[in-house]
Amino acid sequence: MKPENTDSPRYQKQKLAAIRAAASVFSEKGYHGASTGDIAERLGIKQGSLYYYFDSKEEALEEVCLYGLQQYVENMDAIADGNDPFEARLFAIVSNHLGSYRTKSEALKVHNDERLYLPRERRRRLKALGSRYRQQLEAIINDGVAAGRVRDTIDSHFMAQSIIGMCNGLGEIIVRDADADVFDLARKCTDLLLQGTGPDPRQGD
Amino acid sequence: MKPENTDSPRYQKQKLAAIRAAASVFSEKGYHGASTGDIAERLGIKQGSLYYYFDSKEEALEEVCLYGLQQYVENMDAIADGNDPFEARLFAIVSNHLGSYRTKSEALKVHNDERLYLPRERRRRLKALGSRYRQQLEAIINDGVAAGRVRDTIDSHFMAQSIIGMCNGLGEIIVRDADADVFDLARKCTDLLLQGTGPDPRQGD
DNA sequence: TCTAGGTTCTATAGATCTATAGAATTCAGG
DNA sequence: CCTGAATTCTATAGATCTATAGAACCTAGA
Repeated sequence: MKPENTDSPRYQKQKLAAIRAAASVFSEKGYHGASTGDIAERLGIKQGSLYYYFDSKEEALEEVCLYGLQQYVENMDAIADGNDPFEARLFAIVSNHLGSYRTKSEALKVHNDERLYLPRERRRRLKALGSRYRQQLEAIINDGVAAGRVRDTIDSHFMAQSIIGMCNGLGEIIVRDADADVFDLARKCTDLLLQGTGPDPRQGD
Repeated sequence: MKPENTDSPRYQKQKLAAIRAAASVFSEKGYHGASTGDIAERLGIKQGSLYYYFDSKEEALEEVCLYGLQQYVENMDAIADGNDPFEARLFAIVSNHLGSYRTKSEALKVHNDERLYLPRERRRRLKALGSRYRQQLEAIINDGVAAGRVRDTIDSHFMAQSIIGMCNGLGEIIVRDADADVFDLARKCTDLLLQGTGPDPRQGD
């Protein structure tokens, strides 16, 4: 039977648990490799009962991706709205990205790796969130150029993709190694992006 | 029927075609999302006939991953064995990585995204190749530090992961946009890694 | 042309897996 | 404790998908 009143606290709570269970299973086995039975088992209910919370396996994937992306994008909104100098914003961006890998690693990984298996229509909302994120990132880079904090030979599209890729790569360290220090990684990453590998030009630091 | 003489040129040729077809289908639909029927269809034979070339779907995945990694790792061997200065080696590493996305994008993408679905035993050879790659990359970074070309505050493990992540991120541009200039991207990427985003410290460049 | 071996095809057993329907159970409010 | 509604369970239809067996077809060399 389908639920009538999806607003009840009990339903909401169990639905959130279902999304988390799906995130966990999808991140482990991949969307196609995971079965609805796996998800139900992790949640502690039977396979058929899962359809009380999702209309289809596909919808479950969509909700997991949205769940993973939401906070991540909202944090970027806050960073973009703020007035911090470029360097501080970059650190905040990297921290947000890496921090999300710690707190919501599974759902975010699912978004990164599995969202392409969603049909066009279901991907629309995700795409909107993703584009918003990317545009704000590029705008921040362009602001940095305008303020003279970033070389004007830097292409913001290329740069945005580089930052995202680097953070995703470092995300693997965070996911693999539970002891990895996210703050320290974010600092190193920001330093590398700002100064590169070259020896510090300020002699005798 | 299983083949008796796998050395004949005809068999070898069709087997290579089978690996390429599998790479193409796996990269598009993912390992679990792709069926052996899909692979056979792309190759122009019937589903059952595919088992003349692979013992199992799993073996097909293993061969695709190996196919994607081989050249990539061999090129790194050559770079590590050479005597070029750090900056030139870094450019070569990035070029090799990004170039592989153009020439063998499908098999390399499959290795990146799907190899974890292989059981332990089958992953061994892949792991060996991957570790070799990573160790050589870290050694090159450490050489750079020793030669004074790289700040000694740079952690080579962190740095290696950053480079790989960044290249994988840029790989998406290359795969998505057939017109993207790999050489130009490699140059920008190397510049960013070497100098960072900061304004050129050499005034009036 | 004939033949033997190499390659592909057809057909299918057996094991999934998704989604649905209706029964059974649990829970909250009176 | 009773009752109606919310939640979960059982059972299953129908659609996959992998891997195998043996027949059919093709090709190269004598």
